[in-house]
Amino acid sequence: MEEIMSLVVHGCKLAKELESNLAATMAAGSQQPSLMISRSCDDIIKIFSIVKERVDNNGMVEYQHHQNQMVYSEAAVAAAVAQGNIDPSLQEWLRSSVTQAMDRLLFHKIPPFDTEGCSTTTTQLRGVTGGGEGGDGHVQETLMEVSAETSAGRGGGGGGSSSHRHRRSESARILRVPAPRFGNTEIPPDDGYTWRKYGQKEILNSKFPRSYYRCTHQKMYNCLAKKQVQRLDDDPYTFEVTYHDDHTCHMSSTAPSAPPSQAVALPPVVTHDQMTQTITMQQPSSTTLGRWLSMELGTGGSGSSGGGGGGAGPSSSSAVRYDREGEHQYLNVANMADAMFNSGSSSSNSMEFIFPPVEDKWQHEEKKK
DNA sequence: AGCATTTGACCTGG
DNA sequence: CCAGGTCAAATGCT
Repeated sequence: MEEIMSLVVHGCKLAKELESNLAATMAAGSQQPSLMISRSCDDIIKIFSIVKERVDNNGMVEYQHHQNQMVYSEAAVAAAVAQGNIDPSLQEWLRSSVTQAMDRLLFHKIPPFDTEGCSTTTTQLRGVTGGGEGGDGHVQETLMEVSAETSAGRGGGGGGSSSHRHRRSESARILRVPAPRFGNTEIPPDDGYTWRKYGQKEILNSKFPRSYYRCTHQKMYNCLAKKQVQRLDDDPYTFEVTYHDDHTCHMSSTAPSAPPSQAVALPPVVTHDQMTQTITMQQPSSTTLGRWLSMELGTGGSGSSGGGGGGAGPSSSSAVRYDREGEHQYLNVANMADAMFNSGSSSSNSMEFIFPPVEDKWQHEEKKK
C-alpha cells in the first residue's frame, strides 16, 4: 500500500514536472512537444500502469466502485499527505488539479437551468467531498450555487431593475467555475450550451467587465436562458457565472443547443458507473489534453492558428468557439492521471486520450465549421 | 447572406 | 443621477 502511494506521488511529481516543462517549452516558443515531453509521458504512463496493476490486485477496486474517480485521486493524495511523504508544493498542485477536474466534471453534470438538479448536486458534492478522507471544502469554494439574491456576495454589484430584470432574483443561479490557467484565459467556461453575447459592461468596483449572453436559439426556440459571466476581482482565475431563466431550446428534438446527456438532471445518487459514463460520453468530443496542448503550443492562441479561422471581431471569444475549445482547457494533468488510472490495460488507449491523433483535431476543427 | 461580436446608446429602478 | 441590463447599428468572418 505504501509502495503504491509512493508510486502515485512519484507519478504525480513527474506530471508536475511535465506541466512545468510545458510552460517552459511555450515560453521558449517551441512549436511542438519535444522528445523530452514524449519521454516524460512514457514514464508517467509506466508508473501509473504499475500502480493500476497493483491497485487492481489489492482490493482498492472496491473503493473505486463506490466513490467517483476524483475522490479516488483525492483520497490518494490525502493518504500520501497524511503519511507526510509529499512536499507542500506538490500537495497544493495535486489539490488544485483534483479540484479543478472535479469542478469540471460536476459542472458538466449540472444542468445550470435546473435549480433542483443543481442544488441536489451541490448537496451531493458536499457529501462526496466530505466522504473522501481529504475532503476539505475546496469544491464548495470553487463551485458554488447561490440561489436568489445576487448582490450579497458581489463586490459592488447588485442592481437589478426593470420588469424583466426582476426575474433575476427569482431564478438566478450562480456558479463559480475555474478559468483556464494557461492559454486563452479570457475564454469563459463552457457549460454545454451555445450562447450569443449581447452585451458587456464595466461594473462598478470590479476590475473586470461583465459579459451578457443569451441562448443562441432564443429566437428559433423562444429560449429565454441568459447568463452573465464575470471574473472575480480577488481571483481572476475564477468566473462567476449567473444563469437566468431556463433553457427551453433543448426540449425540441431539433434543437442543437445541448446534448441530452448534459441536459438531464442528475439522479439523487451518483454512482461510480454514472460518473464513468459521463466521462466516457465526453471523451469522443473531448480531445482533452491534446487540445489543451495544442492551445498551449499552438502559434496564435485559440482560434485563428492554421485552419481554425477566427471568431467575429478583433478580440473575439466566439461563443461557439469556446464552446468547443475552451471546454477542455481545465482538464489538466490530474485528468491525465485519472485517464491512466482508468485506462484499461492498453496503454495506447490512454495515450489517445492524452495525445489524440492529430487528424482528430483537424476533423474537430472541420466539424466546428 | 447569414451569423456572431463589439460597443455606444438607451431604459429603468433606486 | 447613477449603475446595471439590454438594444441595435456597425463591423467582421465564413
